[in-house]
Amino acid sequence: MSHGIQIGKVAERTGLSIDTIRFYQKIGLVKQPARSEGGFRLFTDADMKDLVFIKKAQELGFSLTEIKQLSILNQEHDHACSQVRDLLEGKLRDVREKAAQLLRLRAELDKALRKCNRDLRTHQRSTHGECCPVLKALEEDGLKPRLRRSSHG
Amino acid sequence: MSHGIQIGKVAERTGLSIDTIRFYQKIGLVKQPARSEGGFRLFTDADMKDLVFIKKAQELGFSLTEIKQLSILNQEHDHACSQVRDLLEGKLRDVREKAAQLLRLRAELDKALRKCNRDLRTHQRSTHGECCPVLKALEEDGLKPRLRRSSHG
DNA sequence: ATTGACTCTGGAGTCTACTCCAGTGTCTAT
DNA sequence: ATAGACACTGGAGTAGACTCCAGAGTCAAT
Repeated sequence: MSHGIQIGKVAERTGLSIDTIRFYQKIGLVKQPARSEGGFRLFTDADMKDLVFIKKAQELGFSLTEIKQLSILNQEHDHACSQVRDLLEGKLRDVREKAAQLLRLRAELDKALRKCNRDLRTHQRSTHGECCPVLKALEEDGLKPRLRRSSHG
Repeated sequence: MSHGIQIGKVAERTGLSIDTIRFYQKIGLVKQPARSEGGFRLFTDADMKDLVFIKKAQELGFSLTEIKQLSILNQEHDHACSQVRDLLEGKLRDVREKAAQLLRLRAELDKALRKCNRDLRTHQRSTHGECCPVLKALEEDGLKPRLRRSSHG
């Protein structure tokens, strides 16, 4: 048959799970794809591009609601009006802002990394565990709430 | 008293809610601040900086778990070892990747925006609603799942 | 001492974005 | 016709990140 790609392959190629793809369709984030006689979803390359777009936008910190806006704006339209333009401008401002923040963060991490390398060269410690408090802190079990026995009643 | 800033002011200045700030402390994302005699939290400027850092990192798509790592790596350390450096390098790679993606997205939005402006100049419609299908699509009620009556069994 | 604005705690509830499941159906090959 | 891999549905469950609440205490001013 294969007038289209089945959901399993799509999941494999996009890095999204099958459930996630179906979820995106259920909430209307991507359009319903074609179906086989028996009801199997059949995706096109364009459908896959949309899914990849969603994934990337998400990694950049956009919510699904925002992504819906982005992807609509990103499509080709026949008409445009000032409200659409305003929306686009708003998003663009967000994106610029984010890019600037990222560059700043990058610079800081860069600095930290260089310091780290300098320290390594001079101290010549390590290669095996047990070296610095930073690592221990990182290994402390994630973010579960720490319930302390109330020390204040 | 004011040997520190109370949580309400901190919330106001950082743009986080009071509950969110308490939540971050509960899960150990930021350290417990000083307290007044009566138990009120008293924040320093440094504490506020940490909170702002968290907020920004989050807007860039990092999870709280990742942010915890970032903020530890971002602190001053006396010691460093190769594992910390590796971790830093990994994060830095993430950040670079994100920045590149953002620039690409920006370019696309830029293009869309220019098209939009061109259309506006030539068509000279709009200023008031009712103009393009894009807007209508955007107004369709967000992302609630669309449950269709099953048309298949 | 009282008031009013603010803060405390633990715990329950909410929202987003999935993730898993059971029971059933499809597709391809044999 | 049967098997095995894959897909379908609706609905329940989960993780992360808050958000809200009740009942109680704090603090500064009067």
